[in-house]
Amino acid sequence: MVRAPCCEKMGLKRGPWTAEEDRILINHIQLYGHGNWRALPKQAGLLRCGKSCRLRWINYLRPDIKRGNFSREEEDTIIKLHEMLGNRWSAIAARLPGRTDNEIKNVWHTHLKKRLEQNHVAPEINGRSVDVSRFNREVKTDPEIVRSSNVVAAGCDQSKEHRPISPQQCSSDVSSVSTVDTSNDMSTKVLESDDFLEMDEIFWSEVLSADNSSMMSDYSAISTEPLIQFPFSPPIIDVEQVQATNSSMYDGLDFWQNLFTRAGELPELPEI
DNA sequence: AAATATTCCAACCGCGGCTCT
DNA sequence: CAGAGCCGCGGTTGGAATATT
Repeated sequence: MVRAPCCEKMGLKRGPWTAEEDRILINHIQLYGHGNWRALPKQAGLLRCGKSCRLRWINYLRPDIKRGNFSREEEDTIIKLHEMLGNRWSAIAARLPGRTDNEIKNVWHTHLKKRLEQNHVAPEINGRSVDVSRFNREVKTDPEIVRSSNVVAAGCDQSKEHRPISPQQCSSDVSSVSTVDTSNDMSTKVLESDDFLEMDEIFWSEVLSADNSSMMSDYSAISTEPLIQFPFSPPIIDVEQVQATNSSMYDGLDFWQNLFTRAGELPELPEI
């Protein structure tokens, strides 16, 4: 079989997405769903290949994506699952609601693999162990955390000037090192590590369906499978806001609740 | 302050598998 | 049943941001 190239190089755009492209994609999927990725760009009027649209939606624009840094619990879950599943990132992502396989893959390669390789002794904040690299990047730059935490970590020089932090760091929660109790936060719920070895696929499917149902009840207006369907007129998406990943509004439910409670007029879209 | 190195992550690529005809 | 087309996955990369010298 002769495989057609994923993207015809001629005329199709590559590289970073613009706010306008995001807006078009979001509006199109809100209205028509994403039944056929290959046909979607043409229908939506995007000069992108279907694959690129799918990736952008799944990894960035999807409403149920959880933004921000991974919590310590999530990282531990990834490590455990990786022991069990290997590089099956999508399978691992399925166990971590709101996280994408790409994101998990990235965090594995950038943090977790190194952590395991080094097998270093982690410093502690308020009795919780903290990854050194993340500690240096995040905690040391946050005056509030440094001030409010009982820092016992080696290498934390509080006298050092706080560095400006990146937009990503600005947008990130610091749950892996914060002193805030997140035990009641459903969005950060992960399973106890001791349970993992005994779990089979049936177990997981049951657990996940329960998790997903609770999670999706928060997004009661949104049904993601098999097509995105909205029982109301979707508002215009403020893509500038969506793209402003350094805005705390974008982190999780609050952003989308705010977004979908706004009234708006839909832009004209090409006929399908 | 400038140059260089390192980190991080969004996006791309190619393959395998599934579904449809 | 076989071929064609599409989707999803995992590996890889480019370049911006940040850290170090």
